[in-house]
Amino acid sequence: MIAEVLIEYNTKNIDKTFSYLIPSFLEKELKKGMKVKVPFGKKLVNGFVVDIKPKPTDIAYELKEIKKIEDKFLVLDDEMLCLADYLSKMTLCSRIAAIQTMLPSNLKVKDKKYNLEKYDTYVTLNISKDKVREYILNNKRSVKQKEILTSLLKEEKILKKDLGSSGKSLLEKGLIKEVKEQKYRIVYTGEKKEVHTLTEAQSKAYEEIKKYLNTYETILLYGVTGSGKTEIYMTLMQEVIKNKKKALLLVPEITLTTQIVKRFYEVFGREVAIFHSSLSLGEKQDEYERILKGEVSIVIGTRSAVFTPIKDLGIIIIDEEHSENFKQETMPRYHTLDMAKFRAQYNNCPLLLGSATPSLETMARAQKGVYKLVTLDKRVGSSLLPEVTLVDMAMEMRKRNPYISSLLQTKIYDRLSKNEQIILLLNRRGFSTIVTCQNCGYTYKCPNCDISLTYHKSSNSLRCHYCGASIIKSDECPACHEKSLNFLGLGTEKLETELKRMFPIARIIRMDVDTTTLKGSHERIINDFKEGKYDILLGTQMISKGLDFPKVTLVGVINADTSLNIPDFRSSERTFALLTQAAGRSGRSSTLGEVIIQTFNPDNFTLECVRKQDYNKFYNYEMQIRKKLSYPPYYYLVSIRISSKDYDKASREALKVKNFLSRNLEDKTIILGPTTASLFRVNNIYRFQIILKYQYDKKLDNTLRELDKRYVGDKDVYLEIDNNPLHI
DNA sequence: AGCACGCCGACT
DNA sequence: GTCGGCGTGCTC
Repeated sequence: MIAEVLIEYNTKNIDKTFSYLIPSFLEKELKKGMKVKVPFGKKLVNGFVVDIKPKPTDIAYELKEIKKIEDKFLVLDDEMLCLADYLSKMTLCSRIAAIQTMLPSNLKVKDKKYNLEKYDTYVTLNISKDKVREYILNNKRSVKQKEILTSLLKEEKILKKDLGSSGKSLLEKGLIKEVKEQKYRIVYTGEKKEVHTLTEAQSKAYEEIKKYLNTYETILLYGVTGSGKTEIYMTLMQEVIKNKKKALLLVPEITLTTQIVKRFYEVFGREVAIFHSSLSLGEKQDEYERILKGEVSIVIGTRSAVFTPIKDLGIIIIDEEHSENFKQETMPRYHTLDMAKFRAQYNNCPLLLGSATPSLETMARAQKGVYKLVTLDKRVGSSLLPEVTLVDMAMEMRKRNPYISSLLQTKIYDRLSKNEQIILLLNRRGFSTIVTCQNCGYTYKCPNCDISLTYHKSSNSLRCHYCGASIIKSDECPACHEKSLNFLGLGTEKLETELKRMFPIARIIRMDVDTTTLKGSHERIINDFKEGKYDILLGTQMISKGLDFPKVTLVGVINADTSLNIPDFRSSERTFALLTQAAGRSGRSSTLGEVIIQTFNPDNFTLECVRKQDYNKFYNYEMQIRKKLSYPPYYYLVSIRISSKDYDKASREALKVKNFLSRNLEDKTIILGPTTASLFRVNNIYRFQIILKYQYDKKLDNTLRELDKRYVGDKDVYLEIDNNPLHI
């Protein structure tokens, strides 16, 4: 038999297997999916065995032998190997790169040789219990030693470090011996609690989903904020575990979900493993190993957890399905949803997507019947959806209230006096520079594409990243003719100072990138706020997600326009989701919550939908726009980026790529560009972009693969393909 | 990725 | 005449 091995070098021109002989001393041990060391050229390299098969008779060259097995416990099962193939196909990365992204960093194929397993040393008796009793009776001195032996008669093992010097002499005498036991870093020892009894609405939803256990089906659980989706997840998991199967829960960002993780620990205890990128190497190793050994029934984690080798899946759940964190934005640009679908299909189990603001793609599929739709339209208990008010900031500007409108001011005073809490959301500006009129709120939009134009300083012009249209920026606003065109932007820091000035008695805490760099600072801020150490929580996007603060009765959105104006066809969708989620933080207990949204565009349709808390209305409207402009979910997108240090070269190659595509794709596929990419020059590398819009194109896969191959090994021009990009 | 082989320019 | 530039191609 021979082994087919993928070599650790991640280059596409070596993206194939190499055959190796299996030496007799490894014949029994070697399994498909193991990491091995093999001679390759002049060097010894690592690789993964992806197949073991009989030796073909017609090999023209001498085969070399596998040197050794690198990790005895690490075996990628069939599902994982298939998933790797699927990942490489979807994202056009090499197969070894796919395997690499699936593994936690310490198990990756590189030659890092540190041992991350942690051990505790215990001591146990080395002689029979009778002999120990005899020894204790006969020995008059060494009280401490006798104590140790007595407790060992009862306890079986004791931590060595608790013993001191008496332990040492007992060891020397051979009465006790050392035993090493692996120790896991993350061990939950808190008390156990039950799942809350489901409300009528929840159990109805639960029963509906339960029908699909043991089938491959994608189900959208569309439940308003505060409708208690987590409890449904837990009940489903209990059912799955009862059937001897396992569950995978994927969440957008675990640091913000500590409350949820805690709930799962309370209910499922050590059955739970958590997995996300900010675990330390050792913690990751431990959790991965527990999963691999089948010691856990539930894995909770961020997108990378979709690759954890949990076996016998009975359900996969993606919570906050609309979150863009589920798409990886670095080189294998995979979407967690695709990977989860693959695994659900492989395990013949349901994939449950939960959200209060599903992505249009997901809702469209649910509407079409491709996904099953389960709805929860009431909040748990007596709490109602909050009341939302829009405030016209153009009016406030005239009243010289540039940051906090008089209405919001009044409401804040009111809450402070009642000792209730307030969350203020400051939408950070997008990465692009948008020009807005400070007087009337006008923003330049592209006449062709209906998205905001981006300012380019070098040419003093405003450009559209989609079609390339360009307008010279004037000094005065085209709408109100005031000379008050300005770049948008108000920082959290500035706002904090302002708030302190306005409400000197209020205790304010700020949560943004600057205040959360330290590990655990997220959690600290959230806990402090929850415990009532502060009155006002001021922050960016990160405060909007899944947090549960019962005492918050007012949410203020300082400037809703920033995210609305980002030049991207999804900006309305994002804004709707963000504001709805933020609004959902208000009034989670019995007191009715309120939400104040400040905007320069009070007539904006998206904001109007947020005000009414009407997802369906937003969905229907936005779908029309998507249809008219041929965007997802009506069309799929592919973004192709061509970049080079040499402007002319990049531009020339981009054109070549376009021509190649139009020759090799079906006519009905729309090819846009090349245009300059939204971040046109980064580190002096010029980037051009081509967008494909297609519904179905059977030539697409091959053409893209062919195109990708053409630029393999080109040192001057880089080509990057993003299937279903988030931003274009 | 790494390394060897190979074919043309400037040097003791 | 030789040393060395990095273009090309192969690695089981």
